[in-house]
Amino acid sequence: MSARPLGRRFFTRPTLDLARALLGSWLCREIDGEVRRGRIVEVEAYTHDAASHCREHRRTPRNAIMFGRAGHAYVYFTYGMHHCVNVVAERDGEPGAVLIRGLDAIAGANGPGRLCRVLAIDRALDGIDLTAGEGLWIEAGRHREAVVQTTRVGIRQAADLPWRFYLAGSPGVSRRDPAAEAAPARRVGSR
DNA sequence: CACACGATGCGCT
DNA sequence: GCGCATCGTGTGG
Repeated sequence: MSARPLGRRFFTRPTLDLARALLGSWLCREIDGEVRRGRIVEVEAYTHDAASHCREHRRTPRNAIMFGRAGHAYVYFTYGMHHCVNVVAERDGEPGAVLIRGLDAIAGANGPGRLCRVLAIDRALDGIDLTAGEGLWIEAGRHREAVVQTTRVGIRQAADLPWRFYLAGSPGVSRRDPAAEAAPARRVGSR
């Protein structure tokens, strides 16, 4: 069982593919020499769709990291009090990132804001290279659970796109969708 | 410079 | 289910 950070090749792929691939892997955070590992059980994909910070390919100082190389962290601040952490996907120049929404194996890490609070993730980590193993990284992991595919949470635009994925039965999932759990996950194009 | 509004979470009804 | 805290960011004047 490798305990090394996943490398660039893992992250450099279409956003929806990376979203699925991240399920079951481990989000790792080192604070004062102590490493905490949360199993990723819920994610959402954002590219240049209407709900994304990169809608219409619009590039701003805040979202620039989403246009950069895959395998970096995009951390943003919202509602005046919450941080959310994303993993950048796609080839350099193409915007895309996966929002981490829930972790197993760490108490209170269900929900994107809550997991950032529990792991002390804030904008100081925005833009860091997740392949470098410096404070925040991701390790490989597998899962046997069924993958549930459904719509994203808390958005108004493009609310119909089924770009949220989670592992059935995981306690770290922030919000379940019983209807989606009754159907097998579909395959959806990445652009 | 002013202003509207969130990829949320929590407490109360 | 609903209201609201609280402020960085984007947009328009």
